[in-house]
Amino acid sequence: MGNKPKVSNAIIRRLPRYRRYLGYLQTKGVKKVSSNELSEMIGYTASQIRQDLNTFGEFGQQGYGYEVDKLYKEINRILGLDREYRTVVVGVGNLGQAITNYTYYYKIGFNIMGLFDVNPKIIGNWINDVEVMDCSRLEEYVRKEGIDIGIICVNRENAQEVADSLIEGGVKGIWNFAPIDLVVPEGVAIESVHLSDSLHALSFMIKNMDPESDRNR
Amino acid sequence: MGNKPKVSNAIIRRLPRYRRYLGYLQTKGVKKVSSNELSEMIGYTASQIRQDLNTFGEFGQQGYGYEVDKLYKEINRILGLDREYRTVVVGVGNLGQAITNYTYYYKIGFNIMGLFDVNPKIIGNWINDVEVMDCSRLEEYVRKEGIDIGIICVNRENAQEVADSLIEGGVKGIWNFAPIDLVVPEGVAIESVHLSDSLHALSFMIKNMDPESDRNR
DNA sequence: TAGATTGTTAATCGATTAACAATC
DNA sequence: TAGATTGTTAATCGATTAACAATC
Repeated sequence: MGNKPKVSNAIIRRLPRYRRYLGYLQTKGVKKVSSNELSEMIGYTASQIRQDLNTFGEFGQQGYGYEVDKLYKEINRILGLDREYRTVVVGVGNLGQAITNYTYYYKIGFNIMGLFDVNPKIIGNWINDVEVMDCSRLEEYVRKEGIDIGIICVNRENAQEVADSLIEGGVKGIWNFAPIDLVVPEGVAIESVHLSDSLHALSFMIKNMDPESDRNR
Repeated sequence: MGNKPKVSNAIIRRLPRYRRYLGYLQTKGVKKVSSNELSEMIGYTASQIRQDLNTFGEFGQQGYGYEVDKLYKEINRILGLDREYRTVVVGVGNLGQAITNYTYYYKIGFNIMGLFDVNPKIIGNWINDVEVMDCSRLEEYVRKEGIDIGIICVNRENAQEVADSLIEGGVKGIWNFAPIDLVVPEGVAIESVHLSDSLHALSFMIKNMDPESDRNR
């Protein structure tokens, strides 16, 4: 029961981008937008944009286009941003703190309930009204507090262990910043931000930049 | 002259991953690996791995496999990691500092030469032996110091302006953390890390997780 | 109504996988 | 030599684009 449409990864990656541009249009006070106008802004073909949106429903009006406010709301709903999430950050080093502040600053439903670390020097500290707790309490805390998402900012060596605790505690998803591909059971969503991979891809692109386009200088 | 093979983005994204696993094998002292063994570890098909590698050359030996050390070196070379890069970080807030420390810690050829900000309170500060300078000096500094890569950690509103200065100064690539799609001329490589997009994709995945796999509990 | 633009099907393109000959 | 595994071509699959009928 429940036929899975199974949305492709390519589409999943484009959805937040649609959201970003629609949010921008909204702040500009734009009321209506066509797939062609979106195409010009975002860079995807109008055809692809219509295909993507129609994966989830009929949000437009023939001969008119899409209402910006409505489409923005729909995409938020599709992305699951019409609710709040309870999160914890594990590993409160530079990156962990940056992510904590970042999430705090751009807060749109991802609430950091707890911070965890193994370093006794920072356990007990408070960051943005949240206390840093001992990692040994992680699983219990996640379970008791009904945490939805664990954010992993520990080093590679400890990342899988932390993930296991989070999963045991019952998180539904993990946002991973450790440079390792975590193993998670079915039913747990995993999204990794591999910063060094990203930097290495940039390095590749620099090296393989078309030298032709470089000519005028 | 110079027929462009034009490596697909899909391959570019896999290369750093190959590197990561080969590095891991190397630390384990493994000398030899086959495409099948790699497949099991990384999760790509053996066929794809061989295809990918053969885009750049013949690195293996029939009937034997690949020498780990050699392949690791080759991939480093392909990625352009056989040289050093001079970088600057613009925007020394939480994220900028985290990236600075991160890059400093995992230093493998990406040297941060200068830090820039507009906030008078932190201009003049030193982080990891690098001084925070005024953004007004950015373009001049980039040109004089021959900076290769600019790392943008400012907010969305100022990101394009910073990018323009970096490009005017002559950077070859930009690593962008601002939540905006920067416009850059041909010949300048751009790699963006859209943290909120990543988080939103995670949210989507959590929402659309196969409920079947959830059944046993 | 005529013009515009969506929703959707069909065609194309590119990326992945399978197969196997080459060869170590 | 026989067995193994690459390099590479051919087949398949999936994603993107084009086209157009539906309809506002």
